[in-house]
Amino acid sequence: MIQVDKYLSLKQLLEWNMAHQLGFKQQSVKKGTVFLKPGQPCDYLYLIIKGFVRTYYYDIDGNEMTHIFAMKDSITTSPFSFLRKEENILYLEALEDTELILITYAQLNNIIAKVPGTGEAIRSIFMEFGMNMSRRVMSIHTQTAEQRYLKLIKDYPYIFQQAKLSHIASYLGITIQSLSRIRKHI
Amino acid sequence: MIQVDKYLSLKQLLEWNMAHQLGFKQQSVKKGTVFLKPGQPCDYLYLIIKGFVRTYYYDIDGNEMTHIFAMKDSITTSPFSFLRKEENILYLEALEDTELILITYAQLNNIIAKVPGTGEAIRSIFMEFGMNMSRRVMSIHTQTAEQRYLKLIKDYPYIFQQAKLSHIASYLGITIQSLSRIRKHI
DNA sequence: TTCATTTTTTACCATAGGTTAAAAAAATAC
DNA sequence: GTATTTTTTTAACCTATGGTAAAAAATGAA
Repeated sequence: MIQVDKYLSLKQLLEWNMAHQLGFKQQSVKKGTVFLKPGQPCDYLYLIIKGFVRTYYYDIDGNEMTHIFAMKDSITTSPFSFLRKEENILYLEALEDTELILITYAQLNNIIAKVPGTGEAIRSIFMEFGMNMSRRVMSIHTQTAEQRYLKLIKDYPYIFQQAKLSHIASYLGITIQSLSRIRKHI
Repeated sequence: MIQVDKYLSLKQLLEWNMAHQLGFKQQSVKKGTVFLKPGQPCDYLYLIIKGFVRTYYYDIDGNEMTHIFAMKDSITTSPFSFLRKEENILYLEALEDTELILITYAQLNNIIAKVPGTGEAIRSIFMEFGMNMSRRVMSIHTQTAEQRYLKLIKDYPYIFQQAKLSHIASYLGITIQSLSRIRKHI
């Protein structure tokens, strides 16, 4: 979960959007809607001003795997597609009614060029993403599924209000049956 | 493995260092030397101009866990410490005689301010880190240890010339016994 | 070379988590 | 409210990987 507000005031960002005519688009997405699919290039960095978004993909055996959860005041995107123009493999799905601000790569560079200090903030946001993923690799390698489950509840109880257990299981890298077993055991 | 040359010419970087008096330090590290330890803050982004570096840490049970390998023309650092000034928990160890260029956070910002275009290159390098880690989470969740082992040999045969099997096992998130079993099976 | 140390392999049993299948519970539609 | 569909739980069995211990192989020192 990459909290944008830590590095960049959302309010500020919207003001710059007006002042510098950066032209960010906005999008409302109903609960349950998949607003990005594999095949479609991901042209935007999505800023979630309201709602909750799940990123998932299908593995080689056809299992749906949850990769990332992102909530209000966070950003989300399909990094491989948005940043590297690689073929998009991710689904982005709103798990509740969601309001998004859409920022293109050009607009991102534009704001960095025009507004001093934003370059470092954007860099910070991307670094945060890397560090989150890095921590996740560490936790998979050093903790049991049960420990990771307990930490997820503790750190992000909100996820449990919105996501299905099948989403959480695949996020943790286990089956729903295993998750059910863990929950029973607690 | 974050190939710097993809985004930023190493030669260029050293020329700018001279031209703009950025004052990058250099360091030679003998094979087997740990040049950063937990407790010591990580003040540098390390640019590996020659050699091979392993990043590791100890888990709660005292197991040594390899987190990252980095080779010639790559960067490495302790991200939590270098970028966020959090307590450093990582060891950086040279697995062969290694030559490093040391870049402080201030120097990084300095070069971004002075040399047009470097801001985006640095951003790209950090993004690459996040995407590598993101791919790693996916591969852990969708592939068996054997598949990940085979992919590692295929993509980075060089690692197998320098690292011990215990390093590779903990990088893959398995025990040396399991790795041995997998190797026997192939 | 020989001895000592480190690394890797092997073997045996234990266990977390996967697989398949079915039942129970919850959510949604009619 | 009842019926239908989706989600979650339960259960029995299976498999990959972990833990412990010891042997074998490789490396390094004298």
